[in-house]
Parts: sequence; structure tokens; C-alpha cells
Amino acid sequence: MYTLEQLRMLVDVADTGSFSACARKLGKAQSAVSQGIANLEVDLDLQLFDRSTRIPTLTPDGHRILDMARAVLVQATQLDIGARSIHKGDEAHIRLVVDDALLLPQLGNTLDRFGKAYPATRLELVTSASPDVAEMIAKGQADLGIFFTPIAFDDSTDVCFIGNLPFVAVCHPSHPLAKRTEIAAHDLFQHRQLLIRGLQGQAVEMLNLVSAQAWWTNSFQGLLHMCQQGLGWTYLPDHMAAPLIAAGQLHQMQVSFDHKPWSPPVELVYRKHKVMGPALSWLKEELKTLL
Amino acid sequence: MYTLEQLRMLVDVADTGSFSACARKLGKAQSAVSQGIANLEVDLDLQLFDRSTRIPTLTPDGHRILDMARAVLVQATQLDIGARSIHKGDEAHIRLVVDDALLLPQLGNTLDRFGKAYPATRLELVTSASPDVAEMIAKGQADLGIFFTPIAFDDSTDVCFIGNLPFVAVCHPSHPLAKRTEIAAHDLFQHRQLLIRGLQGQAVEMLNLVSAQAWWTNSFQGLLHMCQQGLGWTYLPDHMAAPLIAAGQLHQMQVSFDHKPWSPPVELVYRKHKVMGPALSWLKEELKTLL
DNA sequence: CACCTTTCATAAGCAAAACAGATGGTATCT
DNA sequence: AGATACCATCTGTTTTGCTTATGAAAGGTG
Repeated sequence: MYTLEQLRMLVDVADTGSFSACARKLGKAQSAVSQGIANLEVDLDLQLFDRSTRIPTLTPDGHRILDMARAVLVQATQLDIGARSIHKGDEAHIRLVVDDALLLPQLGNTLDRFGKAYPATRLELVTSASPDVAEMIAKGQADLGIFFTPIAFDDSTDVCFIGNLPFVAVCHPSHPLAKRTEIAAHDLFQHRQLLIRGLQGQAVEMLNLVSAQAWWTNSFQGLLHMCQQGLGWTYLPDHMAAPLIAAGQLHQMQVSFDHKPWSPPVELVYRKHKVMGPALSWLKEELKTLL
Repeated sequence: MYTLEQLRMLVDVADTGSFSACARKLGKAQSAVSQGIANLEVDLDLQLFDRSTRIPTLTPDGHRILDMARAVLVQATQLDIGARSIHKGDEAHIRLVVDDALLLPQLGNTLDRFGKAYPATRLELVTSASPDVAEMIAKGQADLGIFFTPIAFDDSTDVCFIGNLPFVAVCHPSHPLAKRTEIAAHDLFQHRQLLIRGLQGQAVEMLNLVSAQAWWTNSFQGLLHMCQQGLGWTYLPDHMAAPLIAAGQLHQMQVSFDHKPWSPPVELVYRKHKVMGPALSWLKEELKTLL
């Protein structure tokens, strides 16, 4: 049966075009490579190299085997990296919960870099409403959360301010409020507002009730859907609303009583006194610069 | 450095839950497995199994390594399969050209089975207009073709009838012809027809000009696009048109002068006297039952 | 054209690794 | 308590992979 070392020889000879060069690179005698390749050829019952030319060239069969050998070695390298990662103490698994309004493009970027830095750590990304994010962290169901404060949460968690996310007030273009150029508080009051709250009914104080009538959902995606169906007006994060406003699918309302941009605070949350491994610490520090 | 054999032991012990069972399975002494795992643990500097229990159980670290070991062995198995495949004489590469109207669901099915039967043979699927299919085969730029006959082609190729593909006449729902319930030849004559021809201008005799005016494209996808833009009427294969007709995005025309379903012949094409390896022969035979 | 260098294959000897077999300790089941 | 199945460890043997040495063939160079 062939060995991993023989496969390494194969790719190395193919890359360098020389048995001797391969031997030098792997720190072995030239004859070791010669025998290694020969044994591999016997094992596979295929001729991999044509030795009649000046430099050994891959046969067509050899070329096909080479591709497969590379695939084996890639996995073996992954195993090595994984073993080193375990040895460093990297966590096996991290669960990150974010409010779905915070699924920003930058987040994908951060997670991408995370994957490169901690290849053996599996990441689970969960989305829920901010109050539920807090609850999952408090119950230890997730390691790290990103959510909107202030919300009610107990003292088993620590939070860390990381920035503000701008919101805009929107409604469907056919909504009565879309016809108004200047909107006062009592105008909003007369129309149904769409709001977020957690599964247990906990609301985010900052995103609170303005209207007399309200419908609820537990995700911004749900909010967006209802708003696009013309069921009411709502506040949406700018990054979600902007492309739809530009495409004419949503109407941005000019609200006179808060003409300054309205940006609720975003915070990281994690269990107090939790011992964090390298991967979790890295992710926490990186997420502080998300906004 | 660890070996493939040690990785096999790891997964086998994890699967059977026993060093002894693994030894029996691999045809070795129990002590060999015991030492093999021990060596692997030394190499990775990780404890993989907890031996304090009745049956050896994977440690959390062991579990993570196990997943990676499996990945390595999957690739190694692929290499074995590939080597056997090469040994059988399977081709390294097959290029199949089909008229894009013949991208049937069944074709995907056939190719899927091909992949399972000939895992080491790479398949390239090219689409072009029927006249170009014939030309590619004649020039030896592809191994096997499926296209509509009759078209002009030289005697360097063989063809083999495999069935008929039903066509329907369609136009955009807002097209003038969509309002007519019964359409005669001279009605069609007055409206622009959308037609297929190859890059060198070769048309398929069967799919020929009926109207006074015609626009051309070299793919049925192009035909469909132009038709959906309301640029004219055309014949489309039933399987492409049916879902769009059902969705109201296309209108099926009732043409009085050919009320029998109109189904041009479909044929396989390949170079005369070409020596076919097992994979190509298999594919040729399977494609004969495509329709 | 002779000479030199580089390349690979092969043979022989050696050291390390893998292995089978035997032994002993331990947990589980009857 | 006895039987059984399991694993670790030890010992001696076999196998494998390696190095060194040598020869043949192919380019390159004066």
C-alpha cells in the first residue's frame, strides 16, 4: 500500500521536474525518491513518469493520479493544521448570535478572516431578535452575541458598546404616509406601526411603540416583509432599507420630530467571567470594530 | 509522521468501538492496532481515546481529528478508485456537445449516473446550436454530440437516431398573434419569426423559415429571451416552453396547418471509425435511451 | 570529440519501524 | 468465582525505508 510520503514525492517530483531536486527538498537521498516513486508505481500498477527524456515527465496516467494525490495531501495538511489548532487550545465550536438587523456585509468579512485564523473551529451563526440574543447568552446557549441595547437583561452577562447603527423610518410607496412630505408624531400615531419583540414578548426600549396600533414580529426580515406588503410603517436599519428605497420598493418617510439620524446603540454580549479560548477572544476583539 | 494506515485504524476503532475488532477487520494483531493508535497519538501530541472505560471512547480532541482523518481517507479512496478506473482503460476526458434545447432533466440524470460509473473521467458539457454541434464533432473538437437533424454535414461522422422532441409554436402573451384562436400559414407569414442557426449561418432544415421576416440567434436560450421580449414568434421545445406557458409568461399558438404535434428528430453524432473507450461507449449507449 | 556534470536506476548493507505472539491486568457478564 | 473480552506491554522477528556506492545515459562545454 502506498504511503503519504510517496504521494508527497509524486507531487514534488512533478513540481520540480526532478527526482534529485525532490530528494534535496525532502532531505533524503536521491535513491530514496527513486525507490519511493518506483514502489508507488508498483502499488498502483501504473507508470507515472516517463524517464526516457532528460527530465522525467508525467505520463497521462501520472497526471491524473497527480491531481488525486494533491487532493489527498490537501486533506492531510488540513489535518496537520487542525492538530496544531487543537494544540493551541482553539475551541471546537463557537456559536455566535446576532440580531438579524446586524447581518452586515462587514460581518461576513470578519467571519471570513475568522475562518482563516481558526480553521479547526466550527462557527455557528444564529440570528434572532435582540431580546432573544440576550436570553441565549444568559442561558449559556451561545458564546457571543451582538444586539441592540438597552433591553432588560440580568446580571449574568457583560456587554460592551461597539457603535451605533443608523435607522430610517419607512413605509410602502402606496401607503398613505408616503404621500406626506413632513410627518409629525401625531401623524404616525394614526397608522399601524410594525415592531420587533422577542419570543417572550420582551421589546427593545429604543425601538419602542409610537403608534396606537402595533403589529409584532421577531425579526427584521419579518418586519421588512410586512412593510413591503403595506401592512404598516416601521423603522429599518439603513443598510437593509437603502437598496429598496433606491429601487422604489420602499418609501423613506421624512419625520419632523426626529430629523437627526436615529441610531440605536449596538453592543457585544457574553457571559460574565466566562473563560474564553483564543478563537472566542479573537472574535470578540474583531467584532468590537464591526461598526 | 503518521501514516494512512494509522488513520484507517483511527476511523475503524471509532466505528467499531474496539481495538480488537479493528485488528480483526484489518487482518492484523491486536497489538499492532494498539501501537498504531499510540504512535498516532504521539505524532499529533493529542490523546485520541479514553481507555478508562469498558470500550475505548473518543476524546473531544479525538472526535475533531476523526472528522479530518475521514476527509483524508475519502480522498485516498478516490485515488484508489481512480487508479482502478485508469487501469480499466477509462478515458481521462470526454467532451459532450449538445444543442441547448436538449438540456433535458433526463440528461442530468444520465450524467449523474455517468459520474458514478466513471468517477475518474472528467466530463465537459458544451452547448451550441445544432449545426455547430455537427461541426465540432467533424473537426474532432468533441467526442459525442446530440443535435437535431437533418442538417448538412460531411461524411466524417456517423449519426444514430434516438427519438423526437416535441415543439410548440409560441409568442409573448401581448403579441398580436396571441389574440388569434386559429392561425394559418399566411398569418404567421406577416410576423417576425425567431430562428436558430449556427455561427457559420448553417440552419437546421427542419426548423426552417416560414415568415417573410426573420431574426436569428444561435441558441434556444437566445430564442426564448427574444420571444419573451416580444420580438417575434418561434418554435420552442415543449419542455422549455411548458412551465412558462403555465405561468402565463408565454402564449402557445394554435397553428392550423400543423395541428399534429411537431417533433423534429434528435440524433447522436460521433466521428466515424473512432475508437471508443469504455466510458464513451457507456455514455453513447445510455444517451440512445434519452428520449 | 573528449571531458565533465547532472540525472536516474540498481545493489548492498543497515537501522528503524511495524508486526505477531505471549503475558498480565482489568472490566463485564453469567 | 469463573469465564470472557478487552487493552497495554514486552520480546523477538520481519519488513520497510534509508544511505552509500556504483554504473549508465543524456546534455553541456571547451
